[in-house]
Amino acid sequence: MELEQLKLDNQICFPLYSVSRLITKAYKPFLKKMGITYPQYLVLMVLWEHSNLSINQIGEKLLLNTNTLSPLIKRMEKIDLLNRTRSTKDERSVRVELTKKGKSLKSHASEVPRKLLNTLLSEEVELTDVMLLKDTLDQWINVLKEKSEN
Amino acid sequence: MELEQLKLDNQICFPLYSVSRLITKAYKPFLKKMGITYPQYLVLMVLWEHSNLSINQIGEKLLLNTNTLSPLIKRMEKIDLLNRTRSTKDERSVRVELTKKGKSLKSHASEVPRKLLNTLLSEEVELTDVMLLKDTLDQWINVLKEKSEN
DNA sequence: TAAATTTGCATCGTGCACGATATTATTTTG
DNA sequence: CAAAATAATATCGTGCACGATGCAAATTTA
Repeated sequence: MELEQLKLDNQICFPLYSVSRLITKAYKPFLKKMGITYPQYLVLMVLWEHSNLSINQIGEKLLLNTNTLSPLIKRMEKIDLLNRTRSTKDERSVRVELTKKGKSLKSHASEVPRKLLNTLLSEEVELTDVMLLKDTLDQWINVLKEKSEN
Repeated sequence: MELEQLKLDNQICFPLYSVSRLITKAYKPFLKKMGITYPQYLVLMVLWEHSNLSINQIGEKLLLNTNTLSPLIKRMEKIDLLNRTRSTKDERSVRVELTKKGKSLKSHASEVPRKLLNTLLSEEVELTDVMLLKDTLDQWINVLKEKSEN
């Protein structure tokens, strides 16, 4: 029984999974210099753009649940990247705010995306491919987000 | 200081990371019926196509190292999906072979890729997009694989 | 052939992901 | 207003990923 659809080469999910891991790995040397991991970098990016968010709001932007974010953000507090404070208005909610150290990483990080793009671009992969891929993936996110919510 | 390149919306890595997670999540209900996880499903797919491989050979196909695969494959042995035996020719090497149970899952799994594709396809996402995306990602893998090897 | 190097796998530690469940605060409902 | 439902976060358990390190077997080198 040879089932073409079960061959690794014919599946869309495997390359997505692999590329995601490989790119995260490509980020690592840059992030290591800043002492952070890739998911922590994502949280920082959200907070650089919108200071003072709740755990929930961060989760909405990163599509992550609190059972992932809670400990992640606590680890980030431990290395003095941010502060967590219970909201006085609604004591269920935790407000997250960057420390000076957290804010200061922004300028260092600004170089990272360009450096990473350079790593990726080559004869086989051009900038237009990257843009096109991003557009497609953004559409997928919208479809998949809805599906996973019910 | 507003840095466009540091906004989440302008990064290629984030949608890759999110889509990869969302698709893995979409697989979950199907795989749960078979009692396996997505990485375990990947190992099964490799072994359905090539029976009797070493840990190393599986890792080459899935782009995973032994520190990920060793425990993963041991867990799969525990639920009787495969057998591990030291090669007599080279005692460093471990040969992995499917059990009857492991083989028998193949026919059940053959439906999964089509079902998943149906989940994904919609007005916004067409089959041609999926094929195109796969081609692009396969090229990326080649580029990134080389970069990560040195 | 003895020593050095390489290879294949395993173990350890850390940090995600995420389903399930718990806890506390707020809101809704009867 | 009291009870029920909902919401925001946290905790627990399991399973990846992966860098670092260890170890034994095989190969290469001197």
